[in-house]
Amino acid sequence: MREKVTRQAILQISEKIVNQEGYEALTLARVAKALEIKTPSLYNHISSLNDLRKALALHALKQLYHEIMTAAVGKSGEEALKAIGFAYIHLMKDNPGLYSATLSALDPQDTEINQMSSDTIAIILRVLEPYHLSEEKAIHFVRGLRALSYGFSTLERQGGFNIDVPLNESISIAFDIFIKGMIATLKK
Amino acid sequence: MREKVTRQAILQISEKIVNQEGYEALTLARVAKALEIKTPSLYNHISSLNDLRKALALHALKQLYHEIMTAAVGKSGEEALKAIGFAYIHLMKDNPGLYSATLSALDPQDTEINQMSSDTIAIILRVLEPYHLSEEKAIHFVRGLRALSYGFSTLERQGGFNIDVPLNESISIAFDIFIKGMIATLKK
DNA sequence: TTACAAAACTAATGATATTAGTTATAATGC
DNA sequence: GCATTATAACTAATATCATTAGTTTTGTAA
Repeated sequence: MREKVTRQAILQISEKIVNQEGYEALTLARVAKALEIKTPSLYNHISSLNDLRKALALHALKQLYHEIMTAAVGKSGEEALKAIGFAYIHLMKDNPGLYSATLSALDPQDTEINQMSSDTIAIILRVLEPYHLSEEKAIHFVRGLRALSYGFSTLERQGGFNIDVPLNESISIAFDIFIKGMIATLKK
Repeated sequence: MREKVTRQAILQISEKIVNQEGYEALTLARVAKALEIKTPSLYNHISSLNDLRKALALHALKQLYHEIMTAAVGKSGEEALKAIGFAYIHLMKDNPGLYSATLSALDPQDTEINQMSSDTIAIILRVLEPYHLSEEKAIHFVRGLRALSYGFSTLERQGGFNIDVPLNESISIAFDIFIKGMIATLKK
């Protein structure tokens, strides 16, 4: 007896497939098989494979938003910023398929995806508020944090580094230095 | 009259295709058409599409090595490190297809690719030598620089940011802060 | 219970990668 | 120059995809 097939169910099984079998394994044939239906039946719920990919990317960004929000709640300042960075990196590490999905969100015009990105960045901006940065300074700050988060996620995925020096330590050091450094440039 | 078909020629046309038409456009059919031969003839030079992808990734890493080497020559210390970061980011910006190729180099076991990565990292290590860092410190330093380079490349590709605040400015600030910060932790 | 909408299905088409087997081309040895 | 051989092209075939069209089934609402 199979589950009811809905757009949500398709997204759920897609997430499982990309995380367990890699992003390239996401085919309509694979999804249909998992749902025990024939491939064309999927078109009752999605409009194309690209549509599914975009939906999956959006799904990933929503999870990201939630994780980051959760990580930042109850914290402030440097602690909050670092926690946000770690939340991003760890989510991407634990869900490699979602990582790929967000990266291959090719269409930079998609409204929903842009909205979700903006919402997530807004969390960081709220944490930065007490510092009363100029808009320009805030932009540089946010970009640096994003670059570190993206970059360490990529690094984590590539792997192949000395296990004796844990990556988390490198992440911690890099965020500390960047955050403290950025804040220091304000006090002068 | 068509060019002589060699593995090199295939790589060259592949590079052109991914940079101009996107990484997903790299198909054997597309390459064959560009070389004015039939698809199966490609198998005289490559063993599979995956083989081609891997070769392209290696090709990209070689260019990267060369660019980084060129950027660092004649410079030292902070200046050299920053130049290396910019060289990476700009190469990836100007060759988006190569960027994708290096990212989708899935196989972390590939000897040649690992060798090339190591060689490139060795350049950074050589620049760091005069600082007489502990091995651990040096590892954290290199990882941070790599994360910033990867991260800003991703950011650059995603685009969608305020053009009034140039990304290069953000990159410059982030590298300055990280590099100076790392060096400062040694003097204490 | 009938009418309609939603969601499944089959069948077909067109890309694509890949393999097997064949022919043409180029290089090499005499 | 010619025969041999290796290289690289080709055609033909198969399997896997996404996608569309048209049909049937299923479920819901009137």
